[in-house]
Parts: sequence; C-alpha cells; structure tokens
Amino acid sequence: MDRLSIKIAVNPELYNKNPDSSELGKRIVCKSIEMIEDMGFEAFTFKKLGVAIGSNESSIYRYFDSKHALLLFLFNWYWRWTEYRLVLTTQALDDADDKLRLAIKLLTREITQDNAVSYINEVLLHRIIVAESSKVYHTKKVDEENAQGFFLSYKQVVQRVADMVLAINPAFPFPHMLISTVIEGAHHQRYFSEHLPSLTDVEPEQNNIVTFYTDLVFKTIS
Amino acid sequence: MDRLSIKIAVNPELYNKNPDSSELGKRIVCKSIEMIEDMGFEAFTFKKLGVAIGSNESSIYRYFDSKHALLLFLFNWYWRWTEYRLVLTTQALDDADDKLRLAIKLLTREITQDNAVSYINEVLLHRIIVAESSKVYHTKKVDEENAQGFFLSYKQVVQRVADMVLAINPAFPFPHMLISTVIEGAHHQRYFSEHLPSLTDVEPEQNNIVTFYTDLVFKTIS
DNA sequence: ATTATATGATAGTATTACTATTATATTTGC
DNA sequence: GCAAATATAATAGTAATACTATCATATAAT
Repeated sequence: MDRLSIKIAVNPELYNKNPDSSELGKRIVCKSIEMIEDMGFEAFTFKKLGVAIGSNESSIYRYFDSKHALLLFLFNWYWRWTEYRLVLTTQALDDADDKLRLAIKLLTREITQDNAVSYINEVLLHRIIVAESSKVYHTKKVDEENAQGFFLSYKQVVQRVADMVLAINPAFPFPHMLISTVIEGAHHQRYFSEHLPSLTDVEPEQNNIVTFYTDLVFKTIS
Repeated sequence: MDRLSIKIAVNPELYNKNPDSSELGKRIVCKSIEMIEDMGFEAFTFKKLGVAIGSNESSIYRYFDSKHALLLFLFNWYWRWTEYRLVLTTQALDDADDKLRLAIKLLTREITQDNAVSYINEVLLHRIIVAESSKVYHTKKVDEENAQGFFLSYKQVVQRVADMVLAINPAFPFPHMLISTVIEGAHHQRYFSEHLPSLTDVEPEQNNIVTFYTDLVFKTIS
C-alpha cells in the first residue's frame, strides 16, 4: 500500500472511455475528487470541472456520460480499493477474530494517508464516500443500475466481511445486515461528528467510532 | 393514535406560511408526499405539484421557499410525530427494558397504518424518510440549517431513546451513536431489502429488521 | 362596500445537464 | 514523411429546473 503503482480496475461499463488511459482522463478524475469534496456533489458541474482543468465540458462527456456516472465510478473505485486493502491486511492472519477485528477497523477508521494511486487522493475520496455516497443508490434508477452490476464492488466487500462473521459464528442469522450497518453507520457517525455532533459520542483524538463498532460486532455475534 | 385530530407542530421557521392554516397548504403537503414517494425527490418539482393540485407554482412558493425546505418540513414533521408516538407508547411502562424494547420496535418497524393526521399519509411519509431523508442533511448548508434548529426534532428522538439506554446501563459510553446507528441502519436495511437485497438478510413476512436491531442493542449495552 | 389578504396567471432569469456539430490538434500506420 | 484515424477543443443550441417579480383576480374580514 505504499507508493507501489497498484491499479484498481473497475467495471468498464462505468465509463465511456477509461480515464486511466490518458492524461486528460486522470486529470478529470483527480480534479473532480477535489472539487466534489470541496463544493459538494450538487454544486459540482462538468462545466466548472472543464474550466478547472483547462479543458472542455464536451471532452469530459467523452469519458463519463453524466456526473452521476462519475460519482458511480468513484464509488466503485473506492470499494475495489477497499477490497484490495481488506485482502492485503487480513489474508496472512490465521485467527478468525483477528481477521474480523482488522476488517472492522479498516471499514470504520478515518483515512489519513494518500499514497496508493498517484492521481487519486484517497483521503478526499473517503470524505466524498462519507458525505455523498448515499446519493449513488438513492435514485429512481437503482434497480436498473444494480442490474448492470454497478454496486457489485460494494456488495463484494460486504460479502467478504460477512463471511468472516460466519467463520466465527456460522449460526449468526444476519451477517449482511450487521456488516452493512457497520459500514453505513461508520460513515454516518463520521459525518455527524462534523456536522450534527449531538447524534454521536465522538471525542477528538479518540477512535470512538472504531471502538464502538468493534465492540458492537463482537457482542452481537456472540 | 386513531382518528383523533392530533396536531403535530413543527418549528415555524420551516415554512413561510403554515400549510396547516389553509386548504391549499394541506393539499400542497398531501400531494407532495404522494409525488415525492412516487417519482423521487429529484424528479419532483413545484411546477408539477402545481399542476397536480390544480394550483400554481407561485402559490406553492408562498408556503415553502424551496423544495429542499419542503423536504425539511416533512422530515421534521415525521420526527415530531415519531416523538409523539414514542412518548405515547412508552410513558406508561415501568420497566426500563420494556421501554427500550418498544422504542426500538417503533423506530425500526415498517409503518403500515395511516390514520394520525387526515391529510398526511404516514405510510408514504415513512417511505420518503427511508429513501430520501439522507438528502436533508447531506448538503453544503447543513451547518447553517443545524444552527437554525432544523434538525432538533430528530436529535430529540435520538436523545430520548439514548436516555432509555442510560437508564438500563448508565456506564454505556456511546448511547447516541448506538441509537442513531439503529435509526439510520433500519432505514438503510429497509431500502436495501427492496433494492439491494444482498446487503441484507431480510426475509418476507418476518420482522428481521426489528429482531436484528433489538438483539443488537441489548447485547451491545450489556 | 372597502380593504386586506390569498391565490392565480404570466413572464422572465440564470443555471444545469446535457447533445450536436465543426474545427483543430495529436498520434498511428505504412 | 504523409495520410488517415483518433482525441480534444470550441461553439452553439435545447429543454428543464429553480427560482423571482409583477400584476390581476378572487375571497374574506371589517
């Protein structure tokens, strides 16, 4: 996970032209992450992005059909990257408890280092996932996009960690609910801690979110 | 909670003119619930609403400054109504466990009956909360709107149930995180069960969501 | 009957989320 | 090295959105 040039491949149906295949494509993805994080997804437009990267709106449309498609791409990239990190950090472990514990930590902690892929700032991307990712599936097109496999990367992460739960307690009836609750919950808590702190019990400099969800999971599955 | 004419009062800053004060206002709220549930918040417009209720866009703007303001109003109405039900169903109980158990049930179950307020369909409103409510606070204006007290009704429900948790275990360090996790989680699970079922373990005709979160809470706080 | 208030109709604006067309670079194959 | 293919840029245009502003009319209150 250091400065190795890892490549995260996403479903090619998520873009028109692979942004990884050209300088312009990389600039589009790189700058869009900065802009969405900064101004929010609603205020972000391809026109503004074009101006920011010294390119043209019409050129951006050749990579992504819409700004929603771009968000979907970022969402998928994030979950493929997370799966990669998940495998990397847990595969060498023997103990099922240790595996799950590390997986939960990975899913609930803040991301502070940016070094996996040169043109993608993972710190900012994580903040976008926290603040905007629910907009990816809360649309009238969910079912259609789900049928096209656009949420697979997310589902695979949930499945993988749900399997870790079952490895500890094969009789636990709700592993998927538990893990999707933890993932979405951790995002909410992180967002709430910044904007609606009375909905949380987050204290500065303490990993309360990680502690809370780790404890919650192990108590729930026991 | 039957056909008594209960009134749910929301913060007057949430509207320009109280929709409860006129026939037109009630028609606006009533029809907007139907339309948002049906077409989704993005496709919903005041123009379409005007046509649907045989009124004019400009008249609707006299009640609500924007469609976001209308969603905020519905959000607040829902949580004031939920607090009302919460108090009603738990106040008579003596046992702290029973109180919390009923509160969780109320927060996580589906809503199938519509009879509290004549012109508000609570079944549809609940579906809007499940599918759209994250859009209420995932905006660049959260902090401003929070400062105006626009999320108080939600926070009060969380506080009330967090207090029930503390009544059982005063040493539990994360009561707000636990309850907001349960509320948001239950909404996610309900949405996922319809659109991304592999993220859940919901089975038809079983109250898996209620069972799962009830169990999760009592195990976590013990 | 007068006045105030609520509602309706119409028009207009800046912006958005695109599509379409054409022109100009840049790269690639031979 | 040159033509052909491809990528990018520039420009224009469209329907819709999320409003604002103005003025007319209907209804209710005094």
